[in-house]
Amino acid sequence: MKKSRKTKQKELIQSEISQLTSFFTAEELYENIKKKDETIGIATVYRFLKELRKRKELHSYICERKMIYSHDENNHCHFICQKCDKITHFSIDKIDFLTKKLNGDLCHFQIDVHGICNECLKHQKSSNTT
Amino acid sequence: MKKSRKTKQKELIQSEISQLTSFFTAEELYENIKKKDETIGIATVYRFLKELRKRKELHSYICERKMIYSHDENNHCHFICQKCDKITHFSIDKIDFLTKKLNGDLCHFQIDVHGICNECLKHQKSSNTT
DNA sequence: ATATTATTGATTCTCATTATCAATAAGAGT
DNA sequence: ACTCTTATTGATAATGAGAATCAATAATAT
Repeated sequence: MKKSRKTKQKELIQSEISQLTSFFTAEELYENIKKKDETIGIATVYRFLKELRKRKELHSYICERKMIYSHDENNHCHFICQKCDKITHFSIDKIDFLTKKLNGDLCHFQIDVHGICNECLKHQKSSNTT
Repeated sequence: MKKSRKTKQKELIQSEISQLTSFFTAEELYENIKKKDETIGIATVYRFLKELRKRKELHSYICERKMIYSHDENNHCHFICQKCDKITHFSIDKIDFLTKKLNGDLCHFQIDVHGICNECLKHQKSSNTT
């Protein structure tokens, strides 16, 4: 059991994470961190992110092949637009429809809805008037 | 617009796909195909799979970083065991809880439930009696 | 101040999938 | 049946997100 050491890199990453309020990817976090310290390696970020996950201080899940980190363990719902690839987060409250379907104990779940977002629907309509 | 040509590779892949009734990954399909033709390249399989997707003759979605192929465009629900990584498919019928949440037009959705499957729960219990 | 060892940053590796490319083969025209 | 054109193949390199490796560096206990 090796004891953890305080380093300026870890402190920087920690402070940048606490600044991020909702969801973020490792890449996004890294971009923010590099503005403060150009020399920090991405491996250090991934490493610390993994440590936080192990310590349950940060939660994560996979969406569209990318790991997404969040402060809370809530369930995650996404609307992924097939036109513009924009991902919008939303949450649902009732999960009774789910629990009775399962042959196991639920820990958390994730719903990914694919479709066309209102933004793209608008553009579609306006381009149809030609 | 280049015209498609019939090849024995495509015919083999097509016939193996039609043999698979539910969900499958490219790797699983490739394993089946190699039993019939040892020389076929995996690139050919991926290529044809992509073509079928483009022609909407096969549907696909991403689960746990892997592309999963299916014959129908139905919505896909998975129970992913955090212990044994086994994925079980199930389906839900009512989606009213979803539609009213969306700011866009729904095409299809996917629900991934993470938890401990009954199999692993059983083992957990039996190992607790020591 | 020094020894120990956790941590770093650069780099390599992994895994699933896609892109590249020279060699092959399908199908059209003769 | 025999060319000719070009779609297709299989091998291999490239990709992207993340993990593993490893020598150099820096925290901490002594």
